[in-house]
Amino acid sequence: MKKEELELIRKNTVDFIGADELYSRAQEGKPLRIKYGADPSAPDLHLGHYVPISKLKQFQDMGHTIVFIIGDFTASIGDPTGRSKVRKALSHEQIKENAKTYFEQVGKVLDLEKTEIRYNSEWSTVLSMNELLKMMAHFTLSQILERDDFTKRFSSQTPIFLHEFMYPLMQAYDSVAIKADLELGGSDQLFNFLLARELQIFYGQKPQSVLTMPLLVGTDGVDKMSKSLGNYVGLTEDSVQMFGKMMSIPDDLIIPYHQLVLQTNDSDLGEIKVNMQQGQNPMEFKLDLATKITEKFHSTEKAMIAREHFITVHRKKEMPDDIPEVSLDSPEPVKIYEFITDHNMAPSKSEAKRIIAGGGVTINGHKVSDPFTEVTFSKGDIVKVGKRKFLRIN
RNA sequence: GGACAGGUACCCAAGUGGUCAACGGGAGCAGACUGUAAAUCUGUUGACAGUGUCUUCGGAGGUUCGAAUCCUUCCCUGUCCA
Repeated sequence: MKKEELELIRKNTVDFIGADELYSRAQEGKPLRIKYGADPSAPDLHLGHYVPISKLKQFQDMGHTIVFIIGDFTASIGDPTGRSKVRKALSHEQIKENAKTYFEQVGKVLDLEKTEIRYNSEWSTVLSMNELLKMMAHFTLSQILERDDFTKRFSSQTPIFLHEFMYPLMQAYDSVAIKADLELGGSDQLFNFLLARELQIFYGQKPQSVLTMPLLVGTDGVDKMSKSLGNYVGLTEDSVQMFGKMMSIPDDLIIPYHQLVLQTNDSDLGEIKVNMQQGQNPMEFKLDLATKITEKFHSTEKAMIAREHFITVHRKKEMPDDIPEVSLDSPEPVKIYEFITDHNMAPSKSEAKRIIAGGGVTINGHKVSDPFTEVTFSKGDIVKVGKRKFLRIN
């Protein structure tokens, strides 16, 4: 490893503990073992996952070994990280299935041929009670409780179950089992990673170095990107959808997304900042960002189409070209609210009525505000529900 | 084992016999506006029915003309004592 490489690695990270040790260890010439733990409960990877995975890619390109750990054992416990509530445990079939989809997505970034994939049940299930107790004897309750999410839960008087205390320990033991030289992940994992260092020392290993990445804030601009909060942009998401979601981020997220997802270089980044400060419309930069991100995960063409679509529909408020079509069943008049629910443009009839009454439905551009209006559709009619749902009668 | 507090809609949280499909906030959805699906403001947010019916306040029973609210019992959580 060269000095420049170390600097490249350090870029856009939060913590890099044991950087010097890692550097000297790399000088021995053997590929480093880089640990990355994956939670198989969420097979939909999003841009937030992409941040650490792209860092892994850097290591892989330098010739180091990525050890990808599927936490099948720990998933059956439930990781309390960042959770205010207990996680549901998963069945084995679910985990298997999830892991499969997981790697289909990771494979787009990493070279899986060169990646070592391990399941932590391999060593965790055979761990004896004896051994476990020995490990437990090295940590105190307050050490574990120190962890931010436990502290929060504890002080807000929400339940913390005993098995949850074991989670950081099990995860730390993974590092021992695979003899990790470095562990990489989101900054919320720092505590677990540091615990692993102590455990490795206990087992007579050199402690792993720790590298944490910033957490990408989700499209709501408040919380970290997560599937359960619904503020995520999926890696495999449809290009139009992806583009649209990118446009919905608050303006001050433009820079972080550039840094973390596109890894835009400093001079370009500086230029964007300056231009925005000088009053250039952030919307232009967001369009650019959305285009580049869509391009990255799809293709240039698809990104351009998505961009056009967005501009026509949202900026010019015109019809998009590709409207879903439905054939006219009968020439009989139908009640508008029933029509909307029948064609899945509203989740329930009550909801359809609310949207109509609120002025959210138009037929050929004319607002229909009485839900009980009887409409006789003819070929070419266009029904619009809300901002994004269109239907053409054929 | 004992004492006490609590479990309400997607989340937080008010409500202690009728006026409760349930205050308020968040989130969602829609409208207006705009520079974008940003921000702000307004409306709306159980289901079905052309306006009344059904389901909902941890579960199951009960009292009552009537229950989220009272009683019994069970389940769950927190705090303190042991």
